[in-house]
Amino acid sequence: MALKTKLTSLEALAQAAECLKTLAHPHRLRMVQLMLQGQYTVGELAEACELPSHMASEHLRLMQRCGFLKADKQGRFVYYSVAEPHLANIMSCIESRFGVEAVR
Amino acid sequence: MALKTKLTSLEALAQAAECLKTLAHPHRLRMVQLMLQGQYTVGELAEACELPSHMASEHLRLMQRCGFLKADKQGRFVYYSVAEPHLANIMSCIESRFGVEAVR
DNA sequence: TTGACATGTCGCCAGATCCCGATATGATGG
DNA sequence: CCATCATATCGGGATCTGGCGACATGTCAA
Repeated sequence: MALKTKLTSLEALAQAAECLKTLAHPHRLRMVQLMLQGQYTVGELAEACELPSHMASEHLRLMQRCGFLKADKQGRFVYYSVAEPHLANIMSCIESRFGVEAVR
Repeated sequence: MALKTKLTSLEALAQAAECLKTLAHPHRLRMVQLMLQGQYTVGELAEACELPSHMASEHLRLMQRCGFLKADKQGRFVYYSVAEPHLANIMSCIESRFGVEAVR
């Protein structure tokens, strides 16, 4: 296969792998799926994932660290939402392969 | 945010997370990037990633297990190529965010 | 058959990740 | 000020992963 192959550097791919690893968690995927529709507080996201809120907070911190999310503090609530537009594209791949089931 | 939210079940998201985790590795990403342009042998992919070939073989086995790849054995060579069409879409997200640098 | 080569498998170990209880910070209402 | 609530951080223990040497399998050519 001797096409001229345009490759991404291994260093850049290592960064990309970090981001994918961050996304690769069922609770974090659900949080992203929700936040693609608007902003949510830590507590709301925790409830949707059936998690204690301090664990939701940690997941959100990880996703914020690689640039996926932005946080908006209002009083004692913090509203998180999606900052990385590519996430919508990736989530739609996942939904088309694994399905969108419940409507509630 | 009280939209009617269509969610993917946590079980399905757990499967999706498994797949993403499998993809989330710099050498595996490079292999996918190559295989999106055609089929390659284990040794060719190993060389492109600067890996011993038995380790490339293991990466390929993991990716085959979650349905990303198909293998075509010809004599003592095994040609791997991409079987999951969504990978092209995900790689193009990664390339648009992290760049496509070298042309060689 | 014998040797060289391509690929695949096994087991080990250091390091990373996940889950969670405990605790901290910071804002609000009384 | 004080209690409460929302969020964030810390530390540890169980579990998983990555990398790798050693070995196994399978194919070809002579």
